[in-house]
Amino acid sequence: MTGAAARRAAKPTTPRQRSTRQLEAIYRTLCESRDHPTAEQLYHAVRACVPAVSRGTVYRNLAKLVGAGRVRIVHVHDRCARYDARTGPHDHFLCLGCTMLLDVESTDGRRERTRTRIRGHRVEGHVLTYLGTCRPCAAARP
Amino acid sequence: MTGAAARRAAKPTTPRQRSTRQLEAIYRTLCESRDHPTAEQLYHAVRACVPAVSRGTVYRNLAKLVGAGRVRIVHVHDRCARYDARTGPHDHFLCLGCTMLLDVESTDGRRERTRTRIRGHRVEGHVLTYLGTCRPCAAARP
DNA sequence: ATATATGCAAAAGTTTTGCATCGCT
DNA sequence: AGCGATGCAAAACTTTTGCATATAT
Repeated sequence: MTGAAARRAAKPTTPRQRSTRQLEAIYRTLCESRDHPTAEQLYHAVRACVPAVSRGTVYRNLAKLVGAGRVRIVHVHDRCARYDARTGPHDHFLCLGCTMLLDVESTDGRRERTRTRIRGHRVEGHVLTYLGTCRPCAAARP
Repeated sequence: MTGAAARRAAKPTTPRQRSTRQLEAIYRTLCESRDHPTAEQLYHAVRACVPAVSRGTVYRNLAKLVGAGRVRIVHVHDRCARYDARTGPHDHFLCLGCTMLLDVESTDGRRERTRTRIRGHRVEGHVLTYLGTCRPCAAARP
């Protein structure tokens, strides 16, 4: 088989994803942020680098990044989704006062061996979020 | 102190909550449902008993019930909140294929003694949701 | 009697989408 | 060149809110 034939045969049905300025700016901005921004916050932050970016593009690219496993969504007791570029296994702490969201290491080694089956349904993962009051909020309202 | 004076002094700042046909219908409907309905689903279900009920009333009463601890919200990888009238401690299983949501007993006794402090922030509770594929969805897409 | 709850409809906020154009590959 | 991505704006959805009226206590 020639090199050209191999190349042709190798990627026949590959739905290729393009790398664009916008996609990389969104991903980079998310990587650099510590506070699990919402799509709206990310939209504003990205405008610093790519002033003409649109909300639609931010949402579309976030969906792509999530689909590719490069980004994960954190759903909290809030109206909007928040994003996290740390894809390794970890949990979260959410302050119910100010919605601050913190990454938390899974301290319990047991957490690793999560159940693989629940009443016959296949378990593929889990999300664990601690809820509470952060120090500043506790100080403000004792 | 007279009886009347005592009564007046006894509940000076009590913000009393009234029991209405709508509130009870919403709560009863939620108690009877096994599938963690959304506000919209509840709205339609309640209309069977109280045909003139409005969405606003459903949302307002759900908020009251949550505030009173009679109902809890489950936030999943979905756009809308889902409600649960089982307030005892338990976890959930969410099917990523069809969004079916299942109550799951907390099997691990250790889960009870949840951490009380994370990096100085007070922890008051936690939510744990298993993610996976339910049997029907797994059968449909192997 | 009066404060609270309701119904209606409009508003607010988040996310999705249609379409013409742009820009990777 | 061709297909995927973008920007814009409108639409779709979920949830909240203002106000006049109804209702529980």
